[in-house]
Amino acid sequence: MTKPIADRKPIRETLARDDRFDFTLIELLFFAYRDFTSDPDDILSGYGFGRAHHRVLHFVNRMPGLTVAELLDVLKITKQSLARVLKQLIDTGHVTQLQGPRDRRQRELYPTERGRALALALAAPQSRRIRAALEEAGIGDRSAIERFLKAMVNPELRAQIDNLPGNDNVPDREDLD
Amino acid sequence: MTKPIADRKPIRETLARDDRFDFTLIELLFFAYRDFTSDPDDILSGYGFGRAHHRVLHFVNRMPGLTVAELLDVLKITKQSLARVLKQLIDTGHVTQLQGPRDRRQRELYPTERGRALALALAAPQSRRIRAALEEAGIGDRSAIERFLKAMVNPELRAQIDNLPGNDNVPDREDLD
DNA sequence: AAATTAAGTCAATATAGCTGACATAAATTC
DNA sequence: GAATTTATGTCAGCTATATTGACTTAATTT
Repeated sequence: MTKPIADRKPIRETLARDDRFDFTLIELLFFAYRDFTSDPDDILSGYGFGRAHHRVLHFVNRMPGLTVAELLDVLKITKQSLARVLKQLIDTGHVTQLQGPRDRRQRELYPTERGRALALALAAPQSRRIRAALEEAGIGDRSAIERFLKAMVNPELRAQIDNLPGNDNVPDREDLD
Repeated sequence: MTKPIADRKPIRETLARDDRFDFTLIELLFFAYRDFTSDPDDILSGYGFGRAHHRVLHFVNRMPGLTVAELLDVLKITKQSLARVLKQLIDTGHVTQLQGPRDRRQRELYPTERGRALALALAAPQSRRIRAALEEAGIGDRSAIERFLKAMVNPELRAQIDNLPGNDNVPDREDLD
């Protein structure tokens, strides 16, 4: 027996203004992120790559020599999900693997010349969009945007962000007091 | 013949600091959006729903009575992609369809009591996260965040955002001059 | 009456993720 | 030195979300 559906009466009222709900920022984050990712998506489709390739390529370029396990930890995906994408990037000569010097079980991941070039080509339109947005919005203090976005991240993951090159200059709020 | 791979030499240097590239904000947007969506994702999986259901449910609640075509235009997906998700939401009594009063070909979409409740349950943790982030980051002027995010959206889509209830109070920069 | 439009449906395909199981080699522990 | 653990890789199968293209039905517009 299928569960009977309680009540199909349509609600005609929009969501009431309510301090508990921030629909404005919820929607702005959705629209902003969608368009933000559309720039690289268009470039990637020309290579037969998708957003997953972009993320791998980005972090391999930002943290050259990181191991497979470290990459999985940053991306929060499974080994099997990474496998296909990483294999394609290696086969197309965008990423190279080197045996770990200390621990020979590890595979250190490095970008090649080609991988570096593609990573920059993908970052360029995103950076242009960000720069234009900061200007258009008349943002004087860009650190406010950085602090807000960082505070949106789960606290236990914020250390990871700090460890990326050039990012340890964005202290959390409590560090300021 | 497979194309020879130019050069597999590993690049060991991280990306140099460069004014043309804004890696900090690119990464913050990635991490912030990922965690921002993880809250509703956890709730949705209990219903057998995914992020696609969330988006439909959200906009049906924000714009009760919108037509299928209008919804497709907001989400920028195809009719076929919407079909499965919308059918599930209707079958589970979260959304109802009414024949359009003017044009009887149209189907106006409304949330039910149940659909309204779920939409609010999904918006709650996201709103809490946003509120906490604004506070932690010490954002005095939240309109700066709103202006930045809005300026990240493709210009031709910004009108859509303004048409959502309660959102026409975030003027673009040029409207201020 | 003919053409267009709104919505729905069928089929096939692609991408990106998942779980579970298992293999190999290297490092660590007993 | 043997046993265990760890890092990586791989196989098979599954799910969710999206795509394109083709077609139907009903209602509206020309």
